[in-house]
Amino acid sequence: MKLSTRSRYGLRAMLELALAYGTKPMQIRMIAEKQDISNKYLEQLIAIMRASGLVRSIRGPKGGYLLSKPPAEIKLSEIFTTLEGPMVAVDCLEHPEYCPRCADCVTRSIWADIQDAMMGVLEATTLQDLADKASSGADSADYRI
Amino acid sequence: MKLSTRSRYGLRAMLELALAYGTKPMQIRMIAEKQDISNKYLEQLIAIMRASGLVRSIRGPKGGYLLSKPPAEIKLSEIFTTLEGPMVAVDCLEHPEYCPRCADCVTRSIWADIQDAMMGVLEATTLQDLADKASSGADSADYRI
DNA sequence: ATATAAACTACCATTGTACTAGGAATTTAG
DNA sequence: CTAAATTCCTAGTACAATGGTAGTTTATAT
Repeated sequence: MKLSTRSRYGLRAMLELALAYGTKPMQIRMIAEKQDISNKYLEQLIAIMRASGLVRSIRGPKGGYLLSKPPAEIKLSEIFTTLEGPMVAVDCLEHPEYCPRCADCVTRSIWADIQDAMMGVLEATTLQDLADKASSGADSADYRI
Repeated sequence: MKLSTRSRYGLRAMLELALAYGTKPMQIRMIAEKQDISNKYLEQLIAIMRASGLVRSIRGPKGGYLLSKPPAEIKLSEIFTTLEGPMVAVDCLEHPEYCPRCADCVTRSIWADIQDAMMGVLEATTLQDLADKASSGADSADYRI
């Protein structure tokens, strides 16, 4: 099981915006360069996050993107579910009617446990937490994967 | 993010074998019928688990499949990683050399946390645990998803 | 022998991933 | 007013994974 580039690139881009928060808008090109991500591809990922309201944009020269709220108010779970889709391991977690025996299905409860475990981590961490860690260690906002 | 049918079908098949453990071999057709899974597709999934040593097979009439060890000794993590591949959220968790800044990469540590959270659940549960739960509740080894 | 069942091999349609390409719309600076 | 910078939008594309189907071969209990 692998995370797609969507969440990986997306989180890195958001962290970049978090580090620039309160200064000036940051352009796609700048983010893509710093993070070594395809310009055009990142454009699409950010569009998804703009649609969900996580970031806002300013057009024209000197434009770019900004977090739409302070990093401390953005939980990683928001970013993750925006990019990766609703984090449901199996459909019957959301739609119990799909399966006549959901109530006492033992495999279902395992998938639910897994999902809760993952979301627990993502709910407990904000962009601010990441930004703090990143700026404490050298210039470590700089990674490849 | 979704689990593939591989782990879902696979776990259900293994649970079926766990419930039959100690009696007689169970045929693919029987499992597929009980669980409403495509016969031929399940054949492939079980082949993977046979290759990994989780089940053994007996050919010919009255043949079928058996768990190769008692259900209490089979952790869900074994089944999961067999079917879903090594559960690494991102490559640099396994290959730190991919990224020059792994040591202080803050996003990497998040993926590591998520992975640990998931594996925690899967490591803590055995097929026996599931079988116990399943046989306590009516005939609830019977689900669709 | 024969029927049963696994084992193996090959194919296929659909979807998702990770991009690339090109241009249109908007805004700022000069 | 114009030119440049930037976002916004739509489309296409190569590749791999997913979720199967189909047919043949091999082993074995009776």
